[in-house]
This record gives sequence, C-alpha cells and structure tokens, in this order.
Amino acid sequence: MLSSTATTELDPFSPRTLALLDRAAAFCTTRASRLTETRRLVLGLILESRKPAGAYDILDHLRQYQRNAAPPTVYRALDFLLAQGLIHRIERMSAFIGCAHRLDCHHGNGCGHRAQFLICSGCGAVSEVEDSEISHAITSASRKIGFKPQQSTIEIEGICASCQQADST
Amino acid sequence: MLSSTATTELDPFSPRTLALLDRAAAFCTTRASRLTETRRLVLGLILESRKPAGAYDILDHLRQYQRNAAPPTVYRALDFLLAQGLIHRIERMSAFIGCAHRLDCHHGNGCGHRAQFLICSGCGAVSEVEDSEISHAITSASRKIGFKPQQSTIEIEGICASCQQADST
DNA sequence: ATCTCAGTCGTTATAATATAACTAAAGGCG
DNA sequence: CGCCTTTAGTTATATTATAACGACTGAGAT
Ligand SMILES: [Zn+2]
Ligand SMILES: [Zn+2]
Ligand SMILES: [Zn+2]
Ligand SMILES: [Zn+2]
Repeated sequence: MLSSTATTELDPFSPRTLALLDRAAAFCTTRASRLTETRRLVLGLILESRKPAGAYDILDHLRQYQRNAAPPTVYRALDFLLAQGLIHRIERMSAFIGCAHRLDCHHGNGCGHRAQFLICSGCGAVSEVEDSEISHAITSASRKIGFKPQQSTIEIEGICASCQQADST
Repeated sequence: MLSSTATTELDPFSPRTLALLDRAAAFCTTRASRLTETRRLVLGLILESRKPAGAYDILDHLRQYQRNAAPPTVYRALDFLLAQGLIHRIERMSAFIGCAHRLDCHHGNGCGHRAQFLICSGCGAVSEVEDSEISHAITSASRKIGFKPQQSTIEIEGICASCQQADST
C-alpha cells in the first residue's frame, strides 16, 4: 500500500515529502506540540503513499527504521497527527492520508477546514476537496431538524478523471 | 446497545418492528429475494435497537434464539440486508441501522435514495435524512474535478435537538 | 423420482483493526 | 538536582470481519 521510493536508511523520504515534513515541523512549533521522530516517520510514510495507508501497512514500513515498533507506536502517532489536523482518517478504508490543506495550501497555517474526500474505486487514489456548497448544505440540512453539526465524514466513492480516460481507451 | 423489550422467546419483537418486518418481507417478495428466518431475526434486532447495532451486539442477542449462531451467521445476514437496501452501515461506528426510507416512507418501495446520517454524540441516536441540496452539492463538486460519483458516505456528528434541550435545563 | 445446481447455513479457524494497562525513559522547569 | 508531564516500550487483549469447507435445502430439469 505504501510506495517504496525510500532512498537511504537514514533519510527515506522524497524531496517533496521532506518539504512537507518541514512545514509540519514548523506548524507544530507554532502550536507548541512536538513532532517527535516517530511521529515524523509515520507522517512521512503516509505522505509517501499514493493511496491511504493502513495502520499496519505503516507499521510494516516503520519497522525498517524502528525495529521494536508495535501497534501502539503507530496508533499513538496517528492520534497525535489527527489531533494536529496533519492527517485525516478515511472511515470507509480504515486508512489515513495527509491533509492537503494543512500542508499544501497557501492560506497560512492553522485555519480549520471542512474537507470532503473523493475515493476512486479504480485506482484507489483519494483526493481531498473543500467545497463550501457541500458544507453549507450540510449546515442548513442539519438546522432544519434542530441538529447542531460539529464534525462531518464526507466520503464519495466513484471514478476519477484519469481512470475514466483509461477506461474509454 | 440493543434494547431489551423482547416479549416472548418465540416472537421477540415489538408491534412496530413486526409491522416493519412485514413490509420487509413484502419488499423481498417483489425482488424474488428470500428473507429467511435468520435474516428476519437480524433485521428485527436492528430495528428494535434505538442506536446503531454492532455486529457482535446483534450476535449476542441472536444467540437467544439460535444457540449456534456465529460471526458468519450475522455477517451473512448483514450482507444480504445491505444488498437489499434494508439497512445501512454507519462507517464511523462500524454499526448498522434500519433504512428509514425503505421501510417507513410512503413513496413506494424500491426507489433508490441517497441518504445522510446525523449522529448525536450525546445520546448516540442516528437519524437518516435525504437532503437533495446535499446530494446536488456533492454531484456538482464532483463534476468540477471530473470525478464520477457513485456512492457516498455522509455522516454528520453533532448534538440532536433533544440533547440540546436536555443540556440547557 | 432423482439429479443437479444455486443458494443458504453450520462450523472452525484466522485475518485485520484497535486499545488497555503497566513500566520506563525523556524532556521541561523550578 | 528533583519534580512533573509527556512520550515511548512492551505485553496482552479487545473488537471487527472474513476464509474455507462441508452439509442441507428447495426449485426446476431430465
Ligand atoms: Zn485536510
Ligand atoms: Zn482512479
Ligand atoms: Zn436509507
Ligand atoms: Zn442526542
């Protein structure tokens, strides 16, 4: 599930991932939270994966760098990363992806967001979008019945643009 | 997790549930699918529960009526009921609820629908709604990036109306 | 009537995901 | 340093879900 583009034992990540990890480190500094080595490795492994990474996939890869890693090692790191908003959990897949918004956008760090996820059943890729129309519709539908929404899971399964092209050839 | 309003060993369900089971049986007849005794029991147990029922909760209760029920017994019944659209799986809870639309509405049986679920973090109740604004927003957001949506998981966690009242007293 | 095939179910074992509980080490701070 | 909080190691276990295989059942076909 995780791609294997590791270069060295000591610094396994691609330049892109390293840049994102630097952003994550800076972000954690501003929040006075600690991106420890284990947490950084877990985030890096998630960012390297082109598909959502399962906890035990992450564990397998983590063990290349920390021999004695165990399930709690990974789940604690995941809990931390979720709490910081650096990753998302995809419920339908029991798997985790990096937050595109937190690490990739140019709106500045720390702004909250309400994301939706488009899951391609062809290639398994998941893309994160932030559509205000969906968010508003959810808020308004909730209000209609007196429900006070706090957190949403929006996961849309279907076929991504590139898989549609691949099919039509 | 399941309420215990069973009346007799042989016919454990409330009048309301019995009526819904009758509808389910009629619905299955129209589709030439078989609502067997085990499947009927599992659906009944789900309908009796005021909260989403986990597979192993269902199993515990099912064993009162079928001593040798095992996990596959329940999961097979759940697979069938999901395929018929008689229940939904709530991903965030790994649990199952009856489909309000299929069994309760007056639009006639067999019409598909795109439901959303409001999960109360106070009382654990889940209500199913069908909001076209949300559905349209999802379709339109998907189209914007060339994604072809097929199936959505929309789960909104928050506080239901009655829990809000309870808090404010 | 019996054959056969698909669908259903019983049974056992195991896979996959996640957490509890306790101990030890590490880091911030007076 | 000594104290306290956070983080991590370790073992065991809980929770959710499926694989695999054989037996039974019931509806048509021969
Ligand atoms: Zn995000
Ligand atoms: Zn795709
Ligand atoms: Zn429904
Ligand atoms: Zn409530």
